Amino acid sequence: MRTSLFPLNTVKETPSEAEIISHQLMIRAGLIRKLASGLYTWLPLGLRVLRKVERIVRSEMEKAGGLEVLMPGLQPAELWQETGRWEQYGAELARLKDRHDRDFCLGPTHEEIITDLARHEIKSYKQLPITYFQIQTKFRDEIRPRFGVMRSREFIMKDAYSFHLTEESLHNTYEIMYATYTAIFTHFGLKFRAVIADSGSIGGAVSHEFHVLADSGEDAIAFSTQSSYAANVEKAEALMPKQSRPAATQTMTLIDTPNQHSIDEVCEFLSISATQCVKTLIVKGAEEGELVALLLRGDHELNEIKVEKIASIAVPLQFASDDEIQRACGCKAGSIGALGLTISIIADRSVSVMADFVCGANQDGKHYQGVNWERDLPLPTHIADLRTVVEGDESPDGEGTLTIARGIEVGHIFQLGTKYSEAMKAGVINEGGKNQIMIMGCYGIGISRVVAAAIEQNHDSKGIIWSPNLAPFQVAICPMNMHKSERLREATENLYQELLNAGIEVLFDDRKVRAGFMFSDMDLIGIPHLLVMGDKGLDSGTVEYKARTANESEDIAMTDILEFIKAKLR
RNA sequence: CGGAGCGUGGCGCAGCUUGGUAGCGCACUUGUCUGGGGGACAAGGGGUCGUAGGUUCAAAUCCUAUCGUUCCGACCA
Repeated sequence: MRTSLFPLNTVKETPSEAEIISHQLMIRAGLIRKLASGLYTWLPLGLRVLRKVERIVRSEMEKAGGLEVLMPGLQPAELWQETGRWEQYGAELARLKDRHDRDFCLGPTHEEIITDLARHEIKSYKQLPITYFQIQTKFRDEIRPRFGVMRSREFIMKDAYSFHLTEESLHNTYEIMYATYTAIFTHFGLKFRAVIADSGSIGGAVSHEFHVLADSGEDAIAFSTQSSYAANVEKAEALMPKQSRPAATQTMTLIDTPNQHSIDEVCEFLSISATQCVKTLIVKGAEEGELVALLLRGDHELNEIKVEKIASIAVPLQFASDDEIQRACGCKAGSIGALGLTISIIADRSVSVMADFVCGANQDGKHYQGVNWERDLPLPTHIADLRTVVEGDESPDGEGTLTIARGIEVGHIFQLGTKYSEAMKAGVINEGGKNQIMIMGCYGIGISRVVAAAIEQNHDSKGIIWSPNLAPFQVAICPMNMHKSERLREATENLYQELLNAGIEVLFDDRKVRAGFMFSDMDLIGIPHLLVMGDKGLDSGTVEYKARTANESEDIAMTDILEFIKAKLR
């Protein structure tokens, strides 16, 4: 392709609306343009990348035995009413009426549609298992679309659905999909992690999320340094510390801590570390009017998801008001402590092994120092995992310690069970001649989000750095002042044709622009390999080669250039 | 849904407080020079100032409404 026929639409200025790097670069590099909030047009360059993502996904899904279908984006309300999601889904489901006043929605996902298809098309257990997939536009009326195509209202997704007679069959396909996803993300050339999405409530639905690792990712992921364990930070279990509680060495003393409320302030004031403090949070209990005290180590963070799973705590989690704290503890929020509380107490596991700690005294402006369990107050009977894991915690599977990285969720695989097939009566005739409800799995990949995530993970100050399999073009040819040298034009045209004939995706910059302008454009749009042609090179029979990620270029003999590039692309 | 900000050539913005000739940078067109990391100079084209009302001799500027958009929060996972 020639730039004279393929406008690059790059821009120098960073658009003010783009908050994250990938969004900025996608606009600057001319991949997308915004039409309205959460709606984007893919320009030719961006579409090439999008298609590459699709191609890899499609090819691997087919290898895994998936059958491609294409379902409508516009969906009748009746199917959604059958599963109850017409009511449940909320405003995110874009609803509309047709000219006959019938209800429809723009599909945010296709469980209902595929289940309807399956109940009509699959009659016998002999046709199972079967996996359908499609690559198609989804619509979710996000309250607040942001970050460009990262969270847009309209986006492209690969969604797949499998149907089974038995749980074993579902597990088998789930394993195949896990392997397929691993292959897909490996082909993308991205650093990724499969993350346990539901922390193994036994017998419950198994689910994995696939995250592309990037510092700017929205989700924090905890993964083991030694095993394949990986989980969303909020869901990773914080184990009971292995080391037992040290013996008490200090006597308990009441000390004045005027106007020291937060853990940071108290630590600063007393010159101690936050790990020596116990913070006490008062939340509402499940019973009306009841309060519960939660004890955490000063440097740890309360994990709302975990706390809400405790039966005696109100859902959703609510903190006590200042008045309620005053009544229950006799002090303001900054001075609460475990000593002498009459309300029930739940201690985090790590709190239970603390000794000589500092906590509030339930008197304004006072704390206790040198507090010890069982000597100064009884160890709470209710000890639970209340906190979010931190870097260095033991891995929940017992192997290694946890490292924390940030990730962007780009895929999920999920064992659905019979939620939809039951509601929609999607059954087959089994071996015994009886009707049996099918078991389902579903598997999604955010195609458009992958493009943004790839940029988020791989870029530098000059622009995008595409991995080889996602790059819109493999090679860029930039001739220097071609308009002034007929022999250079000839040589460049010849090289261009040679590369094209070899099946290489090459972008020939035949614009009459200055060298720096070309280089900046090619760096911005992230072409992996750059060939620079000039009269000087012609004299010495060489072409300059520079990788996108390299700082220096090298001269390659003109006669070797095709083989050289082919080797680079292998 | 609550709060806040912003709508001025294609893009990014100034002008608005204190009403009186529509401005800048980038991009675009033409020419000359330049020619290896987003060049210089010159000339040029392009704007009913989001929309609708109102106040005024006069509104981009003040007032009201409305639409769009962005950010924060809530909601949703």
